[in-house]
Amino acid sequence: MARMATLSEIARRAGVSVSVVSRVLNGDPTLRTREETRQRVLQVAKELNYTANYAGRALRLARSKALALVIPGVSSPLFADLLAGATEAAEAADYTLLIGRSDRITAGSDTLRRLVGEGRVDGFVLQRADDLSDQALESLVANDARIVLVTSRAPGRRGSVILDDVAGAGLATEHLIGLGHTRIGLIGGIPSSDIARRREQGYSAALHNAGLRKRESLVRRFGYSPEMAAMAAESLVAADPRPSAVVVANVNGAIGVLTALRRLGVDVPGHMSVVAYHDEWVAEHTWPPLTTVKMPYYEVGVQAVRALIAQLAGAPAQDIVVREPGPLLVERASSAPPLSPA
Amino acid sequence: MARMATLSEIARRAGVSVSVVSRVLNGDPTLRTREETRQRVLQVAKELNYTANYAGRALRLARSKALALVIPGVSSPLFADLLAGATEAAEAADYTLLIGRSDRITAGSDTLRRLVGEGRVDGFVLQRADDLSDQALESLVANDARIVLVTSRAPGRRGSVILDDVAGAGLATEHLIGLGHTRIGLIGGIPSSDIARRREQGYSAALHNAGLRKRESLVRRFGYSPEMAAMAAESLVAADPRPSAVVVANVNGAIGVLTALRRLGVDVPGHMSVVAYHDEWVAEHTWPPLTTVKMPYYEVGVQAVRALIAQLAGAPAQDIVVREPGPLLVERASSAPPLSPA
DNA sequence: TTGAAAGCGCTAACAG
DNA sequence: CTGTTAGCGCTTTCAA
Repeated sequence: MARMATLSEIARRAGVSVSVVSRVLNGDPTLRTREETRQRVLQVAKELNYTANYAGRALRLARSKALALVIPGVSSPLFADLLAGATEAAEAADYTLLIGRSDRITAGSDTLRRLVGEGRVDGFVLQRADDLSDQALESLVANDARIVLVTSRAPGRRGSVILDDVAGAGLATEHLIGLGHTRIGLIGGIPSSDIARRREQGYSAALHNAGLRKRESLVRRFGYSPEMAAMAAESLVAADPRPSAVVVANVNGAIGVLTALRRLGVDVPGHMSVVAYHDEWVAEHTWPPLTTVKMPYYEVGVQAVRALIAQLAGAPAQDIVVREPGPLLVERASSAPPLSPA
Repeated sequence: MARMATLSEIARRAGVSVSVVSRVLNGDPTLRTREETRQRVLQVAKELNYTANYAGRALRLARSKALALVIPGVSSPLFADLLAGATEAAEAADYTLLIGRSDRITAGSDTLRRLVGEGRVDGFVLQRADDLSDQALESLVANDARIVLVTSRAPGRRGSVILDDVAGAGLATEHLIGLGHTRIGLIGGIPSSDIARRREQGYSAALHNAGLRKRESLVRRFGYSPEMAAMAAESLVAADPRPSAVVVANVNGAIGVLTALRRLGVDVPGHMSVVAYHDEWVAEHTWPPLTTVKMPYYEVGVQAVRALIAQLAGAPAQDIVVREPGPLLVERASSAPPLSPA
């Protein structure tokens, strides 16, 4: 692939000026040109395999037409849907989507500033790592309007697109209630996270609606990693009374829970039912296969990109909750009625 | 974050010309400047929080100082290491690394050409999807020097960085041989893939070295997805004689194999031992936990980026095999001596 | 030791 | 209907 053709090259070959070429190629509606000229330009452009040089355009327009999606642990299967949605929406709007990792983004780092400072991207969609505090986030993004947060709410006036965590965690809990469980535990995220708080809220509400009491002794808030969730599970097994079922606020955590319960000889679902928040392909292959609640991550990706583009165009920041499609219960073998009805 | 400062702004405030600023900021060694001036420029730049506008520089230099890493299924945990290595190496060389997906890249698509055609990236590291043929690849990248393939060899003269698949698959096989197995099956990739061929070669060589016969009846070549590998496992269980152990040429496939064997009531490792090529965190949480061979993916990422940068600088394309660190056997519970010694 | 100026490829305002 | 031109921010040659 040799050097790419430039506008002036096309202009020369087509016997017109660069401005005509530019306007034809960009479909400028105010341009009144002879159809014949237009065709000739198009023809030459195709022959030369023309692609607009991005730097020239970016420099001129002072925007790059690129967006960054920055997430912790890019490689989690959980993000596949989010990514797909964002890619789709970006392409539809003729933006290029870059992917970055937020796990190494800490308060001190200026990776984000630099990305937009250098003009590489016009704005970004950010999913913060669970342990990134509001303060740290604030100092990172300052008053930049060119950002929308996903899954987590932002402090201050700034765009965000989140899942309906209350409904999702509620559905998981209701499923267990429907099976006849009354002592239902929660293995949740760390308390400082707004995500964790909403999921717990959904859990609490479901219990309440069913006339069940929420017991603080059945709630653990260690975090979403398999290791932390495993610890939480061990601790719940030792609780008195011991729960007959547990909702784990994250799939990866639930996988750790399964491992811990097996090690302790607690039969799933016989002695303990497990339902996880979020669905991913491994859930199908754990033992036993995990019952999960699938959340509309794809849609979050789509909406986030759209919201960001809208913000770039001057629209005010919005806080969006994705409710369509709703949470979906994926029943597998890790949940069943309690052995001895409570 | 307001508009970023420009060179001329700094020049004005520091009372010098833009060219001095540019050269000071870029540490031009040929520049002989009064230390005082230098300091003043640096000072002002810091105050204004200067970041070089990337489009201006790219336009001038005709290179973007950005590289793309294009892989199928960005969200596979398998790629986490590769990604980390590539990121590291790119940062070290002062390049920005963009991440793209290759799953939607087919022969017809011109995503790659466009990426470099537009000047967004100077070159890319590509991991092709397993089913992308040499021909399709060829038509995609033509004779472009701005590309390095990873894990797979390239047709023609083009850079590549691959794992030592022969050694890795060999180690997995030797482990089983060491446990006393003699009827060892292989669940491999599709035959058209060079990766699959090398892994099979490692398997064959290990058998041979141990004085064991390779039986075609114990080899399946359906592909690496959990579903395909599960089918292969079912077929192997029906084989006569049935293998007492199996090497699965990919972790994700191995997870599918475990599921299939459980469904068939074949005890692992009692009736069948399973060893997987590649290690990833879920391997720790399957049932039983998977014995795996961990390959130096991180190093592949590092080397690929370095090779690409070298190629961009005019070095001839190289074909590299990463042998350091070597394949590492991670013993978990899915492998054990055969119940009845063969 | 420093400055002036050209030009990378593009768009858009303005002039024919 | 089409062409000329300025200028986005940067690097670099050449001149002072």
